[in-house]
Parts: sequence; structure tokens; C-alpha cells
Amino acid sequence: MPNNQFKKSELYSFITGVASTAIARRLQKKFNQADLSLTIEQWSVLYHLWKEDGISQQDLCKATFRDKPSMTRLVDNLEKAGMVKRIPSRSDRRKNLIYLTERAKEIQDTCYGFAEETVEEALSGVSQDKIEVCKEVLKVVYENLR
Amino acid sequence: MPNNQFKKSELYSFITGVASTAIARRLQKKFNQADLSLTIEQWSVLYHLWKEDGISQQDLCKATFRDKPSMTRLVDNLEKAGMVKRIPSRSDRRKNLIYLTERAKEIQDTCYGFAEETVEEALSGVSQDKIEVCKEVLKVVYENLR
DNA sequence: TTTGGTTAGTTGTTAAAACAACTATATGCC
DNA sequence: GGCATATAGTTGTTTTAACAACTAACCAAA
Repeated sequence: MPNNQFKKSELYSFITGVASTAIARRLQKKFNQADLSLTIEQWSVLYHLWKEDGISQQDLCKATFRDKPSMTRLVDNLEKAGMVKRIPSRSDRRKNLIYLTERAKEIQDTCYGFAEETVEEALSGVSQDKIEVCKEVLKVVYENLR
Repeated sequence: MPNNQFKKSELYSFITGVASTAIARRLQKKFNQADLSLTIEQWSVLYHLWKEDGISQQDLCKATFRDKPSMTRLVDNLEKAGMVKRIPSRSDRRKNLIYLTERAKEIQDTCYGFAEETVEEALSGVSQDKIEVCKEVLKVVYENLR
């Protein structure tokens, strides 16, 4: 058996996502401490809407790598929290277009700052070169399995 | 602002764990297709028990990076599925020691093969050097945030 | 040996994930 | 136009995640 094989089999943490779980928990704590009642999942939806809103739930599914029922419920909860509004599309009556509320726009910078802070903490002591390699590998993994 | 900072802030996929989610889903599919009614979370518990069983739920919490209530329920379900048994510790009556059943021992090699296969598929085209860098970075992240 | 703090595990609750099954609308082909 | 198929979104169900609050048992110090 080539050495290659053996090493790959030890990638338990890759499968279980221990690192991303740790980062997500840290970010969640920052949200809680700032009394932003926002889950990481909700944040991940807002993250894309801050770049561009007025997109469909289906677009958000692709962006966040989640299925349609999950998105329905995430948007439900974001709507209850007063962060987004569903506006029926006029060109395609099957679609909801999701728009940010003023409240959601207000918290954008705060949330962005917390995310930045969290990633800084997580990657402290890691060289930029290595970070680039990781980003690259994570992207390949995503492409390989899509 | 140093270039360094800007790049880190773009690590959305690090926080959301898109890659590990993709890997976990792929592995879950293999389990389902083989009629192994086993969730990834249950598998992650068995993964450690296959190395050493007769350990406490608390030990499993540390190993799998989950909290105590989550482990109670995972062990509940593994017990229902006939994969493990709780045996009260004689030296410390607070503790349950978790033992594998014969059934769990039987499926070890099959599960291990599926995990190996999945990681192979995920990392196809990625050099061993880069994989090593990733493992290293993920470990540092975990240490930084623990 | 009693008291106070710690550790192991369980229960309750809310949000989310994944899958199947469903409705409604759109689209492409005859 | 009418029908088959695809797409957008919702609902139902089961399992998990995370947190708080709880019980039971252990341990150490007065």
C-alpha cells in the first residue's frame, strides 16, 4: 500500500469538519454576546444577500450549499426576525425574491467584523501561504464532490 | 490594511464548512446505498470506539468534539440500533462505559473502506504535500479555538 | 463527616439538516 | 392549444446541535 493511501485514511477531521465547527461556534458566541440573535446558518444566508439581494430562494440554495426545504425554513426564521422580506417575483410567479430589511443592512458591518475577527483568531500563527493552499484544497474538494 | 487581512475575511467556506459538509454527505450516501443505517454522527462515535471501546461518554465527547447532551442522544440511538451497550462503571458509578456489539465490529472494515473511498474521491488531484498542509492548518485552527 | 465544588450523565427546548412527498407555475414539444 | 416535464417553493418527519437546567456521584478540605 502506498504511503499516500494510508495518510488519506486518517483524515477523520476532514470528514467531521472539526475545524469549521470550532470556527462556527466561536462566531456564534460573538453574535450571542453582542445580542445579535442570529444563527450561523442565518448569517450564511445574509452573507450572500449583503453582496446582492432580490435573488430567489433557489439562488440562495446554490450559494449556501443547502437544499430547498432548509432554505424555506431559514428564510421563514429570517423573516420572523425582521431581517428579510419575501417579495413574489413578477416575471415568474413561482419565485420569491428575498430582500434585506433596514435592520439587516444595519448589522452588516458588525457581523462582517465578527467574522473577520473569528477567522483571525482561528488562523493565528498560520502563514498566508498555507492559508492559500487550504483555500485551494477546500475548493478542489468541493468541485470533486459536487 | 495589509493584504493579509483582506484575504482572511474571504474565508466564508472555512466558517461554513462547505467542504466537510460535501464529504460527509458523500459518505452518508455510501452508507445508505450499502443499507448501513448509520448516520455520519453515529459513525464518528464508532470511529473512536473501534480504536478503543469501554470508554466513557465523556471521553467520546472529547474525541468527537461534541457536548454531553449530544453524546447522550447519539449513544441512545446507537444502542437502539444495536451497535453499542452502556455498561455502568464499577469504579465510578457516575460513568457509563460504552462497549461495541458484535454487529458494530462486523461493519468496521466496510465503514473504514467507505471513508477511505470518500476521502480519495474528495482529494483526487490534490498533491500529498498540499494535503499535509491542510491537515496541519486544520489542527492549528482546532488548537487556537479550543 | 459534613460541606462545597467538580464531574458524568440526562432532560427540555429551539433551530437546523436531510429526505420524501406535495402544490403551483413555467416551458418546450406535438 | 394541450400535454409532459422541469423548476420553485412548502410541508411533514426524523435526527442532530447547542444551550440551560437538572440529578447523582465523587472528591477534597475544614
